[in-house]
Amino acid sequence: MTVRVRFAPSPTGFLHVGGARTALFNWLFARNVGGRFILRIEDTDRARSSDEMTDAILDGLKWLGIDVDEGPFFQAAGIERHKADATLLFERGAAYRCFCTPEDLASRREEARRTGAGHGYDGRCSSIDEDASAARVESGEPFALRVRVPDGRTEWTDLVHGSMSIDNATIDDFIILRSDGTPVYNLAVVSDDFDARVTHVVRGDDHISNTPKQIILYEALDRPLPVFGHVPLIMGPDGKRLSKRHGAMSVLAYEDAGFLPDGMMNFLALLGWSPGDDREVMDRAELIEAFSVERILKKSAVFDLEKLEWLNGRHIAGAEAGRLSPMVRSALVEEGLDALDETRLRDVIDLVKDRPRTIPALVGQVRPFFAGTLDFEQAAVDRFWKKPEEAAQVLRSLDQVFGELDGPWTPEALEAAIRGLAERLEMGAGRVINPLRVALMGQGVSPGIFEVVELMGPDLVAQRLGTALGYLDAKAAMG
RNA sequence: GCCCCCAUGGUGCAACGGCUAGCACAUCACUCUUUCAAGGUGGAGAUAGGGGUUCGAUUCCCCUUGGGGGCACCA
Repeated sequence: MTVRVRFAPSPTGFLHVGGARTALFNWLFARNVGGRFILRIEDTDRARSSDEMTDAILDGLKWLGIDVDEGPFFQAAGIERHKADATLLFERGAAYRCFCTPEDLASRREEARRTGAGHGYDGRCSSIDEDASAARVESGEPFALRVRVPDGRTEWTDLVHGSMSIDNATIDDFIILRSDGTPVYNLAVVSDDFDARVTHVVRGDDHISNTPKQIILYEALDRPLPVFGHVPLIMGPDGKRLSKRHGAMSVLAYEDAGFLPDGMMNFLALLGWSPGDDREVMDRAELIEAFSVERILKKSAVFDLEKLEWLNGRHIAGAEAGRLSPMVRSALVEEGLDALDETRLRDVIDLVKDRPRTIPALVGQVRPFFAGTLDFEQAAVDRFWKKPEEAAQVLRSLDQVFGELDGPWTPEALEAAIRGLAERLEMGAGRVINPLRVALMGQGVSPGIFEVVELMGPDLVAQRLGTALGYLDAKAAMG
């Protein structure tokens, strides 16, 4: 039997980190075992659902590269089937009519809260006999349908938690059909999962308490149970629920912040799961290959942005320049740097991609190779151009040395020239190289300087030196 | 209040009931004297507490504590 899993978000919000991780685990599971990944949008709460949010969820999955085999299906489309199942439950005596009004229920709940009693439904309508019940329907009294929770215990073997058990006495008779005839979540889920022939229900820990209710429904409906698995939730750095400040925003916000989908996926996969060895940097093929539900942890994990950044940096460093170039290009185009030569762009990316952890940081390293003018980073200026006169002198000498270079600009030739100059000036190579780096890159970080000079080429280097000298002379004049 | 789940350094993960509790992020040193956001080396840092079971518990059981989730005519 092929594994069929589903991701079933409600379109009342975007795809946040937690949802994305749940989707990812389902997807990795399906891909690992050659199963099917189904997407179902749970839009039965019409008031809170919107098409925009549905699109946002779809976009989020697409960005991450989580492709859907079946769907998206919409829960609201199955409403007639849900009602039929509710009717079936009623006819079998597994559900009964409840004539309590929402207002009554709310005030009784409030009363219970005050007196410290249990919050649950007291089951008062469960004992209304059939004739009386029918008569009240006849008189036009509205009613909801409640499940008659049987005595005993409900138990299941959870894919991640192992054996789980709860006393049914602690479960209230819950509503499956509202008085307006619309189905409620737990019924709709059971009905849909059965209909879609879902074999494994893998969802967040926050659904643990729904599972026994759904199992009760499956059994009352006399339908085979899927396997349930509850994955731990993701917490914020404070150990509390993930807040907007951290990860409760759309995963697409991470795209905007310059993260790679592969980096994000890798990071999410490592939250509550590991391949069992010390591997951490993995591409999607490796994740799929290594994934197993058995290795999902039971404890919740904290979202660590710094680790995400590090991991993303590793993915940038490992990515082919051709995959990075569209992102870098569009960022540069936005700054007005048009018509960049693709081959050259890729050469630059390959040179600089080791260090940056995000796309903006990568762009910051690429920019100096294309920009007409450059801003000099204050921190770099303070550190390496501390004495403007000396820095200017060094740069002038460098300009001259470069001009006198005959033969091609190879890293070796450049190194010899630059180190030679340092020797003649009787200063350490760093005192020449660092001011040069600031002049060329505008910042204190770059790849090896000889490669930078080589790739920039004589024209741009001369131009940069000129700009830097102008800056330094002005700075010197100001004292 | 009731029910359920969880517990290895600050964080993410390892450790058939059996070496000195391992790796990574972060952090601190040092190093590469060409910068660091890259590389390398090293340091500090954890089995929540208490009881059992066992020759032996991070691992199995119980209690306590702590954290999380749930308890709607929301999903």
